[in-house]
This record gives sequence, structure tokens and C-alpha cells, in this order.
Amino acid sequence: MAAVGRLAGVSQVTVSRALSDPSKVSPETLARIREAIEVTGFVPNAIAGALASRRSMLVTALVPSITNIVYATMVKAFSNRMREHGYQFLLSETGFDPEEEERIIATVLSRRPDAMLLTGIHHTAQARKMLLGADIPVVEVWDITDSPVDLCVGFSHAETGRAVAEYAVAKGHRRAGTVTAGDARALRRKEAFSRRFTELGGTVLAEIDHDGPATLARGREGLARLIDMAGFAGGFVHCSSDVLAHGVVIEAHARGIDVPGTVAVSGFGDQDFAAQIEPPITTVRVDRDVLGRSAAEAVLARIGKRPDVPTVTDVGFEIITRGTA
Amino acid sequence: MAAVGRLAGVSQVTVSRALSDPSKVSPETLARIREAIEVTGFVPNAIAGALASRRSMLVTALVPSITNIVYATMVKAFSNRMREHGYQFLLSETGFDPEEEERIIATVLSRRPDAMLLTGIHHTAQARKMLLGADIPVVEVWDITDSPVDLCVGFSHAETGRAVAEYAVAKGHRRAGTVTAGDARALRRKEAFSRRFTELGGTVLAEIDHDGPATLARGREGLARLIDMAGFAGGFVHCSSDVLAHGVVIEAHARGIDVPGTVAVSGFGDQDFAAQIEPPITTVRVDRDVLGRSAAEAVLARIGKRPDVPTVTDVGFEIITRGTA
DNA sequence: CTGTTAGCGCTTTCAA
DNA sequence: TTGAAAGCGCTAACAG
Repeated sequence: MAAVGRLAGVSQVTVSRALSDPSKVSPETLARIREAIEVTGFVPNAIAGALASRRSMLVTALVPSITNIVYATMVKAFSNRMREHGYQFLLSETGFDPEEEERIIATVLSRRPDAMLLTGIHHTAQARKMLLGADIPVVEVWDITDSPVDLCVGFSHAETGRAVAEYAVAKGHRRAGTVTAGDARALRRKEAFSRRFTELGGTVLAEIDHDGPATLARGREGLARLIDMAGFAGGFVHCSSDVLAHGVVIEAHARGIDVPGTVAVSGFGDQDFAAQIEPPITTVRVDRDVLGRSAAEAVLARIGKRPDVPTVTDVGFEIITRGTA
Repeated sequence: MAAVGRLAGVSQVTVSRALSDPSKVSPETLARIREAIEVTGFVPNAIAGALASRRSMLVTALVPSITNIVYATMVKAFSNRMREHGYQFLLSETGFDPEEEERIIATVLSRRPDAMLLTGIHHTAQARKMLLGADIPVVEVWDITDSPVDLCVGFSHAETGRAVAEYAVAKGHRRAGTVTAGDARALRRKEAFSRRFTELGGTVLAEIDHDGPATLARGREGLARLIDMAGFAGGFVHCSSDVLAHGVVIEAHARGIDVPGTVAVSGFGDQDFAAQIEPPITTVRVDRDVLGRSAAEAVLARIGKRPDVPTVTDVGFEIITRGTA
């Protein structure tokens, strides 16, 4: 920056000002500085800037998996909105282990981000302490709680499960099975489904739970086990994701089982393919764009010290009725 | 750090040393420092550290789309390997516009990353200049060239197109159509397919090109337009991705067209679902794990100043024969 | 509108 | 094994 200044015949500070707020510099000097920057190929050092200003202009997001499209679209909406406000975006993957998340929070905080997005509401005590100590806006998403670390934007997983149970019963189903994979939130959806379905007089014959990511293969295997091992002869199958539901549909077709006649299936997520396959999947839709954007708005409001920041935002969900149930 | 030192009865420098290289500090002081850190909840400031040491321990990756699973898995392999070596990971989305990429490269470089991963080999002249000027390892992936900015790990898109054409002809096809969506690389695959298919005596009746991302809807629409507008009555359909191929299969089923009897279909990417749907998709597989890991190895070798760094690595590809062609 | 002076919180170097 | 001093390349005050 000093070199640029020398070339433009001004001091280093003036170059700094020309970059951060051009209106503070006369048009002529600005032009000379711009030219000098062009000539030297100068790229400002944001690290030094961050250290001096105590603002990193960096926001970080922690997600369980960067290859999961559900988180990716949400995070995309969040980062787009933040980028509009000049923030850069640091993405980290935490896996599904709170201890691992804690370690990652520590290293991420060492970069002094100006705000942080976390997926989920369950963190270790030490993690909460560090987050509070960082004194930055923190938004927890994809779940909901009355006692967030700071801000929370999400929806109730248990409610989605109950809503699907009520839907199934309303459609006349009295027997059900479940196929679940993924994280603790998927399990909570399933448990709420099973409880409510039972409350309403139905019977849950079997629950197939997988550790790890939802795959088509696990969906197929899920229905296979329901039928072959639990004697599931027909009814409603609650799947914790659209991918699993798709797998169940594929397996049903392979076995010549009618969907939704004999086996009805519900998914979760309303992914791109859910509406396109045959039959299209009945599912639970959460507006991930709105979720990501709301999270960004909440953070921006807090950064801007706006007083009207809602601490907890429930973005809700919607059951999308299609062909499988 | 000074506060921690005071509490432990040592100077600030000693705390720094305890953190960066514990063996340089006596066991007793180390213990006292550790305790002081615990008590104060001290989190080191990596920004200050980066400024002083001129190493940010940050690597950045630029991808066209963070929601595209194909890039996500590659980037995951890359970041995992880099993380093992203590690097943090900054992910940015460039879209498909080189100008936009140039802007993003500039802001990203201002964070002084220690290395950089770029998707693709086509960048603006200004971008190349900035990258060279940054004087850090740069690895271009997901394509291949003899003249990379620095390092290159990928495969030839044109070769995949030609290989599929040869496969189609070997299977006895003489008429073909194409359905393409996405970036310039998808177009290059298609063009190579069409040229080679024609060279080998076949006829390409129509090429359906979509701007923007590949979706099932666009795949379905692709076959519909091939049939309804181009009079495609049967033959081989080259799709630039598995998602499009899946859409073509769905549309074929909806119209009662036999796959692969009347319409044969090839995809690209070998995504999770390709092997699972009915019929399973014949596709081109690129090992994205190997690609991401190789990119990381190349970067690490260069950072470690190892002399044996191969500048260009071709990870190749493989045609996976399944049910659709 | 522009410049001067002090740091930001670390690491590096050199001495003790 | 420990400490003192000197920056890293910027921004934030405050003057002029």
C-alpha cells in the first residue's frame, strides 16, 4: 500500500481510504491511486485489515455434511445474502459428533469471524461457552429451541413427524413402518411419527434405522427388511428423507408392489427429484431458501445493532401431497 | 496471550511458543500456561498469527456451484486431506462466468491463502496474472491442460465424449441425439461425442442444449423435444449428466418407450442413484475422491517444496456399462 | 481532503 | 529455556 502511495504521490493512508471509502478522496488523487493499483497489480491484505479494524468481514457456517444437498441449498442462500453485504464465507464440515464440532468451533473462532451459523441446537457446554465468549452473532438453524445461544431460525422436527402421522391416519392407514437414516434430527422426526401414529390408534410394525447418510440403497434395503423380516404386508412407510423414500419406491416396483395402493410412502425434504419420479413422492417441504435468507437477515440485523431482531424464527413446513401417499 | 502469560508468570512470547511448539518450553511452565489458558478461555488470534508469520494456514477452493454434488464430493476429499495437515478451508462459489470468477479470485487472494484450488482451466488474463502474483500453489481441477497456471489434476472431457460415441457405435447405434445442460465442459463432452459419432458413420439428429443446471425436468423435456420436434424415433441419447439421463429414462417410461431397446441412454458422473434406478444408468465415472485427494497431494508437495511434484495429473475416467445402453 | 501517530496480537530474531 | 525488540500491513483516531 505504501508502494502504491509512492507511485501515486500520496501517503499510504490515502491509499487505504481510496479503497475503503473513495468519497473521502479527491477525484484526481483517486484516479492516480487507481492507476497505481492497476500498474502494480496490488491486492490488499485483508488479514492486516482485519487485525487493525477488528472486523474480519468473514462469516462461517458449520454443517454436518457439505455433500448433503439439503444443507448445501440452505447455506447457499445464507452465503449469497451475506456476500451482498461484503462478507466472505468460510464453510466447515462437522460430521455428526458434538465433540468434533467443538474442536472445529475452536479453530474457526481463532479466525475471528464476524458471525457464525451452526446447524442444529445441541452443542457441548464448552462450545457454548466459547461461542458466548466470542461475542458475535450466532445463528442456529435447521431446528428450533427456546434457548438458543443467540439466534435461532428453524422448524420443529417433532412436529413434522406428528403431521405426517396425522396425514397417514387421515388417509386411512392403520399399519406403518419407518425407514430412517442420518442424524439425530431424522430420529426425532421418526419417533414423533411413531408416537403420534400409535396415539391415533395405528400400529408401527417395525422401525429400520441406519447409521450414516441416506442412500437409495438403504431405502431399498429398508423396505426389503420391513417386508422380509418384519412381515410388513402393506401400509404406510415413513422415511426420514426423500432419498430413502425413492429407494423404497424402487424396491416396491422391483417386487411388483403397488405404490401407493399397497405401500404408501412419505419422504422429507422435497428435493428436486421428488416431484419428477413415478409416482412423485409425497413429502415434507421446508423452504431452505427462506431459512438461509432469514438466518442471514437475523445476523445482519444483529451486526447492524438493529433492536427489532427476533431471537427465534419458526419457518414452518408443509406436507406436499403427491403420488406415493 | 499477554494476559495468559501474566497469569502463568511468563512473558507473552513463551505462551506463543507453548502453543506453536511445546517442546521448546519446560514441562513445568508448559503446565502452568495450559492451566492459565483453561482458566481464561483463551482462543488464539489466527489473524494476528497469519500477519506475523505470513502463513495463513488457509486454503481456498473455487467451484462453479456448491450445491452440485459432483463438485462437493471432490472438494470434500480435498479439504479432508488438507485439514489433516492443519489447513482450514475457504469455499467460494464462482458461478459459470469467468468475469465473476476473476472478482472472486481477487477478494479471496486478499485473505492470503497458502494455496488455492480452481475448478476448470479457463480463466481471464487478469485472473492468471493475480494467481501468478500471489506466488502460492494453485491447482486447477476437473479438466486438463498442458499449460496450467501451476498444477493440474483432471481428465479430458473431449475424450469422454469420444469414448461414449465409440461405445454407442460398437453397440450398433447409428442414430443419436444429445441432451446437455450445465457448463462449458458439458458442451465439450457433447461436441466431442457428436463429432466422433458422425466420423464413425452415425447421424446426430438433434442436440438439445439447456443453459443452467441439469435437472430431471430438463432431462424429461430433452427427450420430449428430441421426439416431438426432431422426429427422433429411437437410437442413442448422450446426456451430459446422470440427472439428465435419469430424466430421459423417466420420460421414456411415461411414454411407454422401451429403454434400452428403443432408446438407449448414457449419463455422466456415476452418481449414487445411477446404479439404483430401473434400469440402472450406463455412465462415465470419474473418481472424485482420487481427484480431490491428488489435488491435495500436489499442493502439499509444492508447499513442502518437494521437487518431485508432477505438474499435470490425468486421473482418467471409465465407462460403466449398465442397463440403459 | 490529506498526513501523522499509534496500535491490532501475534511470530521472528537475537541475546541472555 | 526464556525474554526483549522489531515488525507483519493495515485502520482509527486526531490534526492540519
